[in-house]
Order: sequence, then C-alpha cells, then structure tokens
Amino acid sequence: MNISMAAEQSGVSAKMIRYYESIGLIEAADRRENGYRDYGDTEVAMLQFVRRTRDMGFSLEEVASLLTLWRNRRRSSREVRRLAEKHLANIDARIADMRAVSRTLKRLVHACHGDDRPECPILDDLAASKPKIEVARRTNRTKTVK
Amino acid sequence: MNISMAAEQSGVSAKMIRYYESIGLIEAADRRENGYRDYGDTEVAMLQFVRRTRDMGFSLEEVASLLTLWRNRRRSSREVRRLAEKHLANIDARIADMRAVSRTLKRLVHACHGDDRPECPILDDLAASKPKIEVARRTNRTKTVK
DNA sequence: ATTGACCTTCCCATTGTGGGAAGGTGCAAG
DNA sequence: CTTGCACCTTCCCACAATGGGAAGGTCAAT
Repeated sequence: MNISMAAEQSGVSAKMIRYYESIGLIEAADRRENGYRDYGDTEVAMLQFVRRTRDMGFSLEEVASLLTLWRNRRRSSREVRRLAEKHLANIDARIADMRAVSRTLKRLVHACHGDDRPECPILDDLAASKPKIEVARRTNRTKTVK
Repeated sequence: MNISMAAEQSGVSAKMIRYYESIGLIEAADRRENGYRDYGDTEVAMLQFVRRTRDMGFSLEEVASLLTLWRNRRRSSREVRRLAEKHLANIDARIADMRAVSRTLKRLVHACHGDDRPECPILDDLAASKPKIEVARRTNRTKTVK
C-alpha cells in the first residue's frame, strides 16, 4: 500500500513516516518500480507501535529503544520496565510542577476582579520582587553561578 | 550594570536577555561607550517579571501581552484575567492528559515482571495489535494525549 | 604587556511537526 | 492522445525557546 494509506491506518502522518525513516527510527520501506514506498501490515503495525508509544509521551529516542526491545525475542522485561519507570517518574514530576502552577494561577485568577479597573493581583504577583535578599556586591567580579 | 549581573539578579540568562531583546520582547538596553549593554533596577525588575511569567508556563507571546498590560496604567484587569484563565485551562487540560498517561503507565509497570523473561505487558499494550478477532482483550486504554 | 573575565555579533543544534515548492506517476474522462 | 487531478518523490523553511561556541573587542589587575 501507498504511504498515505499506511498513514491513515497507523495514525502517523506521511510526513512523519518519511521523517522516522530518515532518522533511522524505522527501517527504510521497500520501493516499488516507480520509487513509491510500499507498506504491508507488518510495517503498519510497527508504525502503530510508534504512534502509541509517542502518545504515551516517550521521546523518539525512547521509542527507538522500545522498538528494539519489541523486536528482540530474547529481551528482558526488566529493561522495558526500567524505561517505563523512568518515563513515569518524569511525567509525575512534571504533573507535580504543573499542579503547583495551576494552584497558583487559580488563586490569582480568583483574587483578580477582572473588570475595568487596572488593579490586578495577577500582575502584582508576577512582578512581586522575591524576598529581598540584599545581594552582596563585594567586587564586580561575577562568578558564573552554574 | 553589565548583562551578566542583570542575568544573575533576574534569573534570566545573558543569552536569553539578548534574545528577548532581539525579538522585541523587551526594549533594547542602553549601551555604554564601549558598546556594552547597561542595565538598571527597572530593567532587572522587568526581566524578573518575564522570568516569573515564563516560570508559570506562559509562552513568550503571552509574556509580551502581559508585559504590555503590566506597563499600561490604564489597563483593565479583565484582560489580564482572561489571559490567565485561558492559560490555566490549558494547563489543567494538559495535566488531565498526563494523569491519564501516568495511570496507564503505572498499571503497565505494575503488570510487568521486570525480570529476565521477555514477556512484557508494557510492550504488548504498546503493540496492542488491532483487535485480533478471536481474542477479546479487556484492556480498554484511555487515550490520548496529543 | 599579558592574562583572564568580561562583552559583542553570528551561526548552529536541539525536538517533533507541518507547510510548501518543484517535479515525477498513475489513472480516468474527454 | 491529452488533460486533469491525486498521488508520490526530495528538499528546504519555519516554529518555540534555549544553549553552545567561534571570532573578535574591552577592561582591570598584575
């Protein structure tokens, strides 16, 4: 089947299929006489695997690892789980961060009149100079705080 | 003060300060005789505003709008709140998506032995070959995160 | 004068995706 | 056969936001 068909069936755009091929994430598709890429059910299944893995938020690099493991009959599930756990920890950390932001924003939105007046706790808070710690400037020599 | 000092005090890297200037997010800094950018407390305060707004996850475009509103004494808080609400809705939606992914991953990680054996529900789920006519899989995954 | 820490501009890379141009192919209708 | 349209191909550009680093100027202390 043609690439647009494979795209439709896998949920991966034709553009992305070509891109995945170009970066070596997936193997180069067979070509027909006319140079068109040709896909079969196996390839579509692989593309679906990629799409689902991407949907879970794995990076393309992680997708590559998972693809390799998927294809390897003698893999150890340990490695797969390790990858998934790492990603999970990452996601949970990001969720925590975003929830903190969400709480703050909710509070601010609540506190803001939202009318014609200019007073706005949201802007006040964003401007809020943090705890004024007097910065000791002994020299103009700046250590790059890394 | 020099750019690296302004960077240190605002929490925005020198690189980013120059970039923000180049895209017109902030006004071009005054220059000294030698061509060095020169910053005062006002500029640092503005940079801090930008950083905090970025920390809340607003895009640079949104930061630009908020900066304009911040500077405008005759703004209406309505517009600020509208922006914040829109961003908040966005964040909450993304949190919901990520929580769904998190739940799925937790379940899969749990179900996976994580030992030397190759059997792995994680990969099975990612592969989730379209309903094989015979075997009815009761895995009902939630999707999906885009 | 040398040294080292600054500063400047400019270009490149990242991640993952889409847009679009320029040109080849395949198939149906006129 | 020709026209037209829907495909396909490759190649380059753009995005958001940030960092890396080169090449070269400047300043201050030795």
